[in-house]
Formats: sequence, C-alpha cells, structure tokens
Amino acid sequence: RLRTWDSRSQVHEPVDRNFRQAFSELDRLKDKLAVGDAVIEKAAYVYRKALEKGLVRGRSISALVAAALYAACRDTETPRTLKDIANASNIKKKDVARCYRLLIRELDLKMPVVDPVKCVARIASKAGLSEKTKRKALEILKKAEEGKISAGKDPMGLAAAALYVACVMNGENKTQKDVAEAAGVTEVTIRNRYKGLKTHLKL
Amino acid sequence: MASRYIYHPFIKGTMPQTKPIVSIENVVASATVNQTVNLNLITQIFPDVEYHPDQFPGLVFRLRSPKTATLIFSSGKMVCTGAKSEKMAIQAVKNVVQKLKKGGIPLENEPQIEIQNIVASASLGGKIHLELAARVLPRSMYEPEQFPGLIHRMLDPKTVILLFASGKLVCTGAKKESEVYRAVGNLHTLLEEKNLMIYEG
DNA sequence: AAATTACTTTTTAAAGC
DNA sequence: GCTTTAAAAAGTAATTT
Repeated sequence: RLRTWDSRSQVHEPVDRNFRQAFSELDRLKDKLAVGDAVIEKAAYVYRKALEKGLVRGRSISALVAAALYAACRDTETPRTLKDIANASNIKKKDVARCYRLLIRELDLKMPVVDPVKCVARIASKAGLSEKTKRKALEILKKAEEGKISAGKDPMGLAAAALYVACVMNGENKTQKDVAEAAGVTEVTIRNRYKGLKTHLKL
Repeated sequence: MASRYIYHPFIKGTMPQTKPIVSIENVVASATVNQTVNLNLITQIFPDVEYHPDQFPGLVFRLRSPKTATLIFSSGKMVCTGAKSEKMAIQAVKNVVQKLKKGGIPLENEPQIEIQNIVASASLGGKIHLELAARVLPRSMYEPEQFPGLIHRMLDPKTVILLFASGKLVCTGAKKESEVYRAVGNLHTLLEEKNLMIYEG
C-alpha cells in the first residue's frame, strides 16, 4: 500500500526524498505498533501538511513522523500512548510530545480528549483482569466523569484507579502495583485517584 | 505575591458573577549599559556571584532586595528576572549597576531598560469545564496526559494563558501589567459568554 | 503512606555552541 | 535546537522518613 507513495516519490525533488524517508519510517512503525492502514494514511497526510508548512525544517524527520503517527492515533481513537510511540521510534517521549503539540498548533488540528474508558480495555488485558471487573470499572468511570473529577487528570491514572477499585469490589487478587505497571503509572497516582473516587462517589 | 490587583469589569453597570484576582509573579527585563564589562573582575569583587563560562556565558548576580537574579554578559547586556512588578524590575537593574560602580567596576552609562515578559497568576471565581473549553475556544490545546491545564493563545493582547479546572490560571507573554489585566478580563468574559464557567459556592 | 523535592507546561532576553 | 534565570498553576514521580 505504501507503493503508491513510493512511485510518486520517483520524481527526484528534495521534498520527495524527505517523503520517502518519512514513509519508510512510517512503514517500520506500522509493524512495531500494529496499527491499521487507515492510521498510517492519516499520519502520512498530517506529515505532508507539516512538510508543506515547512515545519520539518531544522527538525528531526523521525521525531515529526512519530508525532504525526501519534496525532493519527489520537484522531482515529486508536489506543496508543505517547510512550508506545516513543519506544517504537526510539525518540524521547518529551520530543514526540513537543512535536505533536507543534503539529496541533501549526496545522490547527483539533483532537478528541483521550477517553479513560478506552484505557480500561488495554490495562485490563495487560493485567489479565476479568470481564466483570472491567465492566465495574467502566461504571465507576462513568460516575467519575459525571462528577467532574476527571478534569486535568491523566486518563490512564483514572482508568487504573477505577480498575483497582473494581478489583477490590470483585475480590480479584491484584495489587496496586500490578495495575500500576499495566497502566504505566505509579501506585501513588492510583492512590491519589482512588481518594478522589472514594470521597466524590462515596465508594 | 507582590502586587495584587482586583479586576473591576462592571463599567456599564453589569455586575459580573465573579471578580478575578490577579497577582504579578515574575517580570523579566533586559538592559544594556552600552559598553563591555569584565566579568572576571566582577567575580573578584563580588565573591557570591555565579559564573561558569564553560556552562553559560552569563554571570548571575543575585539581589536580596528586590529579590532578583540578573544575568550579566560581557557585552554589557543584562537580563533581570524574579521581580514582582515593572517598577521593581527597573529598580533591581539600577541597584545592580549601582553596586557594580561602588565595587569599582568602571561603568559610565545609565542602563537602558526594557520589560520583556510578565508572568501572572489569577483566580476566576469559579471552576472551569476544561473539556468543553478545549472544543469551543479557538487556539487552545488540552492534553491532560501531558499537562493538567488548557493552553490558550490569545491574540489581543498577545499572551498565552494556562487555564486550570480550578478556575486558576497563569498568564504569560505580556509586556505591560495592563496587558495582563486585559487578557484575564477578556478570557473571563469569553468563558462566561460561552457558559464554560461553573459557579458553585 | 505522608512529606519533600523535583520535574512537566508557558514566556522572555542574553552569547555561544 | 541547547545551555541559564524567575515564577505560577496542578499533576505525576522519585526519594526519604
């Protein structure tokens, strides 16, 4: 599928040379992150817009490709974290985040806010939690969102805390550390979110 | 919190639901004495200064009052940070130059001073629906995984405001204190117009 | 598990790498 | 781009007690 872009890149302009490098990078990340063609196509579209706007000038192509891919994941609601993209691309999370914000600013992109509900499935499968616990966590999360406790908080931390509470309620033998590691947050964050859930939702 | 200011938007008799409380937190000023300066000589006369030329070309000259840190370069240009008002920033630079003169550093000119940036914090009287604000406010970004506040770029006055769910905010980029008050007032009005504020207590 | 310290974001100038 | 300086906001994190 990337062959159409490759053939377009046959014309030897500096821009096409940049494209080829970006596309091969995207193709490599596609397998590492196991994302679909639609996500890669969106990432390529975003990258092209960035190139047209001259945002690549003086910047790492790899970092911008990674940022474009993260933007595509966010836009398509594909659950990939900044850390996932950073690890797959060997670029510091801080740099991917910086380039991502640049793309949002300069290309006037509007991204949906990460939904904690979508984080639940990933954490639950990584930690090996039951369907019942997952469903309970979703209920807890919905009450939390209604209660306006979510604003400004890391969606992963919220989802992890909801799952931990659900584990306790269902008697699943999972420690805070188990859930924290699966979510990529610390136990302290789970404890802090747990406090909020406990007080505001009377759990 | 040095200079505290309470914003009064009820100019035409329309009483707002809250009055923002603004505090100027940091003022950055640049200055020049229009002549080169021997930084090593300053280090000899003022043993408390920090100067590591291999790390950074500027010398750090700290004042206890006004509590500021001034970077001095061999070109005679300076950057003063930490002041709580435009006036304090200007006075700080004058104090630094005066101390250098009294210490025996040959300076002939008065410093030319320019305010470059003002950082302020403020509290609007209610909580904010950040998620909704992210969708309706132009030039705004809200990424809770990266930072808890919404980043809004205001065109006039040209400033950047970090808005938090608590209704507190940080305004930066202003070059005059009056621009800070105008920016906060503009955002407050905008948030109320678009029903993005939540007044509870 | 509470406290402390420290880092994330934004802004701005300076001289040099 | 980076380096250094200051400052606030609220969240997350790494250490220490």
